[in-house]
Amino acid sequence: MQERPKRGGLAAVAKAAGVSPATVSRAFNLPELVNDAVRARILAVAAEQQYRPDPAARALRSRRTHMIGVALPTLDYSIFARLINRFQSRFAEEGYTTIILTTGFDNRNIHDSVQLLLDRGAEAVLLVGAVEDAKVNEILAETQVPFVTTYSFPKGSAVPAVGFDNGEATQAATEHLLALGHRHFAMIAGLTDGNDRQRDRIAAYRRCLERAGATGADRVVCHGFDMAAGGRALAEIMDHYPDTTAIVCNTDIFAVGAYAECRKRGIRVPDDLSIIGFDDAEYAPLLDPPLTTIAVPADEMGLCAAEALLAALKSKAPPQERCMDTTLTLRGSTAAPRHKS
Amino acid sequence: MQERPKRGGLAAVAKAAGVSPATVSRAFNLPELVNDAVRARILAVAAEQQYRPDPAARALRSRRTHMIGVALPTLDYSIFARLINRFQSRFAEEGYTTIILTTGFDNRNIHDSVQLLLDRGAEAVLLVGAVEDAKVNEILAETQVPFVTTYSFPKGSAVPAVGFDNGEATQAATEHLLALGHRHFAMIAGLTDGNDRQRDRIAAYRRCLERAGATGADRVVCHGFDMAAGGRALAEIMDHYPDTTAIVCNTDIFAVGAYAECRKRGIRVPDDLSIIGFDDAEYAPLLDPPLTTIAVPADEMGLCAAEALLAALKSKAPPQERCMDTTLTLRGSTAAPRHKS
DNA sequence: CTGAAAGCGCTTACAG
DNA sequence: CTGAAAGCGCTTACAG
Repeated sequence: MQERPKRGGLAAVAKAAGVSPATVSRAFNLPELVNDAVRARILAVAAEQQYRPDPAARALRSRRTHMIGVALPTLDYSIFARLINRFQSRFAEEGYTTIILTTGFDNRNIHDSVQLLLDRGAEAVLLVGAVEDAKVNEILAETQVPFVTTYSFPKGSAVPAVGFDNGEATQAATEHLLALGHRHFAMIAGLTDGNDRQRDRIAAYRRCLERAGATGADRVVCHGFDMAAGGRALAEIMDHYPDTTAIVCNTDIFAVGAYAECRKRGIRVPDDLSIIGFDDAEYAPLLDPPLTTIAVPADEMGLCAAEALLAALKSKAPPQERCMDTTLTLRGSTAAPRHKS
Repeated sequence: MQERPKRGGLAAVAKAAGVSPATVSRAFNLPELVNDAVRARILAVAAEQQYRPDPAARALRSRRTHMIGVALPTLDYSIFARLINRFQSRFAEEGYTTIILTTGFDNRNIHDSVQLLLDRGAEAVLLVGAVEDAKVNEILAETQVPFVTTYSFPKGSAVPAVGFDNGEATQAATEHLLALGHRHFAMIAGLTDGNDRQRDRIAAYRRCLERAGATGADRVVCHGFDMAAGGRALAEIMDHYPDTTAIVCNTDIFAVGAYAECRKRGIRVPDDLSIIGFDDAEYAPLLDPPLTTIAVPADEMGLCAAEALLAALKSKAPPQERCMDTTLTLRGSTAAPRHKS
């Protein structure tokens, strides 16, 4: 007959090991307080019984849930998936479980999501972009839970950031095109409502063009957040501003749609039109032509955001901010304009 | 002075409403047992105090965590992200929180992930593909927790499936190419270790070719699971089997890499080489040429898997299986071969 | 329809 | 280094 170890709670382990429940608890949570031999015996019994501490009981008594909350725009952007992967695995190493909520791109209405994360017991929270929901700022002021935001680096925000300067990134892209000789620009952007990344990129784009006296500061087009939106935006741009020779896309996702629309219209990239992306998605170097884009340190941000929150959890101090660099990655989709105007 | 509502537990609500804690609990969880007027009063007080039930206490006492576990190969495949999005939002409607773990594509070693989900209190679990980990099957036999697997439809599995027949899907793709007149095939596949989807697709591909007397049953190449792997696989295929005119990719992700490698080599799609994908990713119709692929009902599977688990949770019966259809979606990347051999 | 009482499975002062 | 006791915040028989 197969001797299957019987499962039981901490009390069962205590009894079998001939110690008190308190000692079993300590053997796991405060091992340095327990005699080595006793501890070894407890661990052996626990393993034999396949003892699993009940997270609910542990959380109730210790007031620590070991849960981390994340509110993301979407999991459908692989750049966020990568970031979260790193973030989550770092926390997993420390015994934390991550719960993820998707909220869309508008940060003016993330209150319910944040509240839900907190209601579920999140001990720390990761957000994306500047918080623009007054109700969330109220929560922030009242709670001890450390928050970090990523993917942007808002000045003077209530939420510490582990991100990068979106304006600087777009500036590098726009100046690259300017340096190539482009004078007629357009931008394919996402919605700016409750989205500081988009606003920062648009503002930087406009600033560069105005400083250079180039055309296109007002040619900022948005048709949504997916690939098809990029195609529709390209269509609108070429219909309204056929003199455009350079397009700044606020994500590589838009660039994919834009490429397809160019093909449909017989527009050659980069001969007729230079296109630049954002994020350096996996497919960026594989497009035809390979996409010039801005490489964003997604893995590093995920890891670093986790470290910042972990440290805050230990020290009870606010999380440490960190501003990372992006890299303008030149590939084949940008070139000097053929016809100077 | 701003009158801020003071937070408190259930006991505080009970006192303020002049009822017992039990009645407050019932007002939320068993409303039909509480007098309407009393209940209204309790709800008003609770709202004023911003009462939030403690999930740990609730879980400990009721033995219900309201957590659902998911173990996925990766979040980086947008098809899984979509599936999980739907799955999660359906459960959220019912007050459940979803916790997601990524495990890679090899199902022979998911035991630790599944155990972790269970240890965290998952009341139901979603998996991808056939379970090939004996230790997981042991867990399955011992636990009452309902499991569902998705994305494949294994026969006689211990885990009920809400998925589709991968062999049938690949058969449709291969027969399409055969009907166009192709005789020399290759397949770009993922690793088959612990991955029934890959094995089913490869088997179907081979069966079709053998039945038709076409070449390529042994030309199944794998270089990993990302886009670059698709490119390397294409290179290997064309280096070793230059007569190949048709390639079946086991994900659109491989097709992106294959397209890029074709361009590099001056191979024209579909004139020189027909390529067919799997999954119908967002970019499939936007590639050049648009990718013929197999559309998979990701949203529907996510929703349906959630429903199956929800029903199982209520009825205590095993989850209901469901086999869905895929759709061979013809676009521009497949055509008759130029040179019959 | 409501309340008093017990208890879910742990952790943590407190005492030794 | 260890144990006895209390208690985290709820829910749930049980009794009325």
